[in-house]
Amino acid sequence: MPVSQSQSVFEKLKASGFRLTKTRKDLVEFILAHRGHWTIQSLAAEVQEKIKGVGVATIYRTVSLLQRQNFLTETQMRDGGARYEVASKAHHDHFVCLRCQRIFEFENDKIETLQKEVAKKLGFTLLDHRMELYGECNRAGCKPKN
Amino acid sequence: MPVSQSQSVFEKLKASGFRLTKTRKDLVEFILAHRGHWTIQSLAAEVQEKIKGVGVATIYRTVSLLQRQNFLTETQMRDGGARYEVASKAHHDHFVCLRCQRIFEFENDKIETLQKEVAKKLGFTLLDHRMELYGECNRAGCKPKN
DNA sequence: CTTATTGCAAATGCTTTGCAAGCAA
DNA sequence: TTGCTTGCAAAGCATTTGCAATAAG
Repeated sequence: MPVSQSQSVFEKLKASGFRLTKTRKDLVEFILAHRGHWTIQSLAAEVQEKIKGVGVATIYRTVSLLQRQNFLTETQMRDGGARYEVASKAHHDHFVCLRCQRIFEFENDKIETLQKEVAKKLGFTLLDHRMELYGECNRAGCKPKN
Repeated sequence: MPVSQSQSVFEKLKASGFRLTKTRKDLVEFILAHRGHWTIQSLAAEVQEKIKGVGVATIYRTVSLLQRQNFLTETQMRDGGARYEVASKAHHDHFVCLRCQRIFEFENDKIETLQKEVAKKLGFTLLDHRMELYGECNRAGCKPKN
């Protein structure tokens, strides 16, 4: 997310009545520029390196705020840990590499259509869904982390 | 899972070198007879009502044991809590009712086929997957828990 | 001025671990 | 007898909360 977009987030937060403190601005900017699918803990470690004096509580509170305002999306992974990513307009699902732990995004309209069919057939009202594929990505640099 | 099957679990555990204490037998029997998709905590509450003197540590250890031996399946739900269910031969996915919180199972071969196609197209080796549909079940007795 | 926000530390809630006593084999 | 299992309490760990000080509007 380019810097210009964190400006728009600042404006929206301000419009919602939130104050733009220096800490909050720094944090929001850092978080929105943070690519990939990260855990709060990995984020916290990086933040506390780059921005001095920020308490963990504030990091948790800020992530929570951005999530409630729909600027961040939370996904509960199979290992029980939550991952966050900058919210995007386009819906997508995830492929998780069990070797290198990287997460890739994809989308497939046919599956979405079938999900609707399944729900309809069962009489359920479908509001949302989540799908993750697990396997090996076979990409360059795919090595176990540990 | 009928009582006869918990007998088979006892035998397999024994064959793997685990001791069959009274507590473990009681617990395994109770857990395998426990229908639905439960949390460890709800289980612990029920267990400690029915079986006197069982410590939580033992409950956690037993669930973990059954999971490692593939007698239980763990699923991380969207709310961050883990749910357990007796492992079944047949693969299935879950529909979670956002009103009554009940979890229903379903399976759809077409979706499975498409998942394989997606992975293949992306060059990934597909080993496993997880899919959850969220919505309203429209079933009798569908009422919010709180 | 008013009060949202922050950092710190304490508290929380769930899960795991250390340990001595108790049992299965 | 040997050492796996157990219950208890303590320890761990990630996250949340209380609070006084700070700073935005």
